[in-house]
Amino acid sequence: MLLPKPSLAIVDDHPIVIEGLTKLLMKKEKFDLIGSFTNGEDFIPFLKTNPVKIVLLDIVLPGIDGMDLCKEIKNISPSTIVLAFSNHQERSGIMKMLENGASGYVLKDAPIDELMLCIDEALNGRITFSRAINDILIQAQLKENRLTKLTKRETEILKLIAEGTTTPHIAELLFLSKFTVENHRKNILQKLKAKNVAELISIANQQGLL
Amino acid sequence: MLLPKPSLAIVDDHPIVIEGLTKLLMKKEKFDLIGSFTNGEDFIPFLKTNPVKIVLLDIVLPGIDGMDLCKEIKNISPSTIVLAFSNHQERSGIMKMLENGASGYVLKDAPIDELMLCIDEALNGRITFSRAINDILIQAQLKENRLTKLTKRETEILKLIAEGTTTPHIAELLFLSKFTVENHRKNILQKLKAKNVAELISIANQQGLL
DNA sequence: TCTTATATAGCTGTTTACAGCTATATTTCA
DNA sequence: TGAAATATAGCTGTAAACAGCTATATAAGA
Repeated sequence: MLLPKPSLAIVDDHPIVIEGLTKLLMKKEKFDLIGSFTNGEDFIPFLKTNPVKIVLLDIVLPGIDGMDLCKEIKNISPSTIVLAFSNHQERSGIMKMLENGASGYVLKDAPIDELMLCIDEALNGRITFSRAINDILIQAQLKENRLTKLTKRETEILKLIAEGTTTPHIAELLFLSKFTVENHRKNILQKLKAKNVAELISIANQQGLL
Repeated sequence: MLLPKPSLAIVDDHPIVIEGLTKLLMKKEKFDLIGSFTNGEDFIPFLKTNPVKIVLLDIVLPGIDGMDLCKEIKNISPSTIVLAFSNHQERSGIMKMLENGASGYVLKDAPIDELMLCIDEALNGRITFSRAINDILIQAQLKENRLTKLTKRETEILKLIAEGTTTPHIAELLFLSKFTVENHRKNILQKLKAKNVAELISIANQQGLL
C-alpha cells in the first residue's frame, strides 16, 4: 500500500474491548494500530514521543478520566483526533468530551461499520456520532430549547405561579423578599415572551414546562 | 315452554323494520310478539287494553314522536319497559328518551345479539345501550364535564384571557362594558375553582378547554 | 308558563401584577 | 482568573385583578 495508514491508539480500561477492537481493526487493515492502553497515565508519555493520528478513548478510566484526558491530548497534540468510545449515554459526558475537543462519540455497542464510518468522518475533520448518540443529542437539544430557558429558581417559581400562588405568598414560602420573587417573575415573563401570567401559563403549558 | 314468554310490541314507522324484527324475534322464540304499530296513536289504545311487557320504540314517528310517546307509555303502564330502537345518534334524543323513562337505547344497525342482550338487561331492570350509543354517551359526558361548565361567552372570554388579553381590552374587542367582562371573569374563576388567572389557565389546560 | 341560567351593566375597595429602574453577592464557566 | 449568568434585594408608579355586592333584560329549559 502506497499511502501510509493512519496511526491509531486505543485507551480503554477493559482489556476485552482492546482485544476485540484490535482484531476488528486488523481485519480492516485501514489503520496502523500503534498502541493500546488501559489508562491515561500510560498513554500521555507515549503520545509525547509518538505521532498518533487518532485515538479511540473511553470515558471511564482508572485515574484521570476520559474527559480530562481528552483535553490533555488536545493540548499535547492538537492534530490528534480523539473519538470517544464508551457505553455512557449521558448528555453531560458527551458534551464534556466535545467541549474538550473530541471529534465524535461512538457507543461501544454500535455496529463495526458505524464505528469505521465515524472514524473516517473524524479523520476528515467532521464531528460524528453513532446513531444512538445522535438521537440523545437531538432530544437533549429539544429539551434545552424548552427547559434550559429557565433557571431552577425560575422553574420553581413558575410552578408555584401556575398553582395560583401569589407573589407575596411565594416570597413567604421560599423565604425570599417579595422584590426578589417579583424580579424572577419579570424574568420569566420576558424569557417566555408573555404579556402577563395568563399568557405565561398558556405558553408554559404549550412548551411542557409544567 | 312452561314460562310465559314476555309480551313484546314494536312501534316503528318503517314496515320493513317491523317485518325484519318480527322474523328475527320469531326465530329466537323468546318473546310473544303481540303487536306492531307504525305510529303512537294506534299503539296507545292497544296498550290500554293489552298488557305489554316490553316495547321497541322508534324515535321518529308520524304524529306523536317516540320521546313523547315513551312518556305517555310510562304514564299509562309504568311496568311496561320501553327500549328505544332508532338510528338517531344525537345525545339530545337519547337523553330525552331516558328522561322519559326508557330503559335503554339500541341502534337499528346493532347486531341482533346486541339487541337481544339489551332486551334481556332491560327486562332485568337495568338500563342498557348498544355499544355505539355507549360510546356517544361517554364522550358526551366527558365533554359535559369539561366544556359545558362554561357558557359560549365564558369560553370566548377564557380563550382571550389565555392569550394574555386584559379585561379592558377584551371589553373593547367584544364591545362590552369592562364590568361585564369582569363579571364573566369572576364566574369563570368560580366555575373552575381557580384562585386567580394563573391557576385558571392551568386548570383550563388540564381540562382541555383551550 | 314560569323558573332558571345567561348576558349584560354598575359601584367600591383592596390586593396583586407589571414596567422601569438600580444594585450586589454568589455561581458558573470559558 | 475574569466575564457572564444567576439569585438576591430594593424603590416607584400605574394598571389590572379580584372580592363583594346589586340589578335587569333576555334566553332557555322544565
